[in-house]
Amino acid sequence: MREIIVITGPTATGKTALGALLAKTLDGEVLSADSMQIYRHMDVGTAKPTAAEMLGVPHHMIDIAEPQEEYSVARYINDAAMCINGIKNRGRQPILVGGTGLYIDSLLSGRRFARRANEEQRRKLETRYDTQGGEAMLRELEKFDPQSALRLSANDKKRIVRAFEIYETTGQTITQHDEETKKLPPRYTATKYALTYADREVLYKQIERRVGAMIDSGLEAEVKALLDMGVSPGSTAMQAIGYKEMAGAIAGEYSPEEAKAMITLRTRRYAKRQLTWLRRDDSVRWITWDKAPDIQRAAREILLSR
RNA sequence: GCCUCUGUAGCUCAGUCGGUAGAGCAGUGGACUGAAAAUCCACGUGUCGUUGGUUCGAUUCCGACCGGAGGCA
Repeated sequence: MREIIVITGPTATGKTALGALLAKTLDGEVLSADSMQIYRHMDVGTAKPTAAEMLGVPHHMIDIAEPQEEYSVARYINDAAMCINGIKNRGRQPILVGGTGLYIDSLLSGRRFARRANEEQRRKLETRYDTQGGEAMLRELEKFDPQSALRLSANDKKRIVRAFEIYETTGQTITQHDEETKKLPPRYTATKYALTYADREVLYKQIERRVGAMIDSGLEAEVKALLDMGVSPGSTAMQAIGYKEMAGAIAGEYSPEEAKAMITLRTRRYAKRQLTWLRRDDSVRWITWDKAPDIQRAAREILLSR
């Protein structure tokens, strides 16, 4: 069995270019691990690789859902697993490239996700949270799943609702569910490489530059088009950084300059969260840039280390 | 040149009737099991512009100086 090469790291570190180059040299195919590049019609804001950037190698898991759809981790691991099968059957090297840590880890680990409740059931739980408040729901949660109740903050609506949802639909607590899935054997063996800059300031400079470039390449028009297509501001796709802020500017809630500042700020924080996610993973091999990404050098290093 | 205001955390500012100070934003660390580019948690020492003076004690009062804003000429 061929092991998977993973290229990850925070935004604006050169993952796309490195992934494509490696795939080209190793006769491989790229499998994207990006929760927003999944959606069609969202190109400039997600920094989706262009045809030129793909270097002629096949890229999967990009443009596979409409922005009106609600994509999710669970769907990702199913879809991605099928892709990997295909790549392996063709005798080629799978290269997983992207910054969505949850997607990568879930895919590799073999983790399964408890079924989701139907729309109505979930809405009921959300309403309950809004009316009763988090504290009351935590006290309720404590009765059947004290561990989760202890772990969660009363403000964490999403996770509290999900804890109830799992219990109501499966009869199992989320704690039990997590314990069980932790025991599952990994689905694939992989080597993870994470790209980053030695200096946080340099990362932030790159982010600033990238946001500017996105706006210059027509981010506003792209967001307008999505809105015209009927993509609701509340949809998952519209939660993407760059999109929600631009939508607010288009709605006249603030100026385009303010939107740009918000996008930069939120991207910085996102990159920080990505680093936090990766740091706790002892298995990642870090590739560090001093000033700008050196894709050739990184590719050489990776190839030599195999 | 004179007068008034002003100089406190990276930024905007509050405050101390004299006992060495605190908010917002920014930033940092962490969590993360079907929205994850999402969601949530935690973290505030800084020559209180510089320098003299008064005082047991000054960031706080007084003087000078330096920087900023405005006004009068």
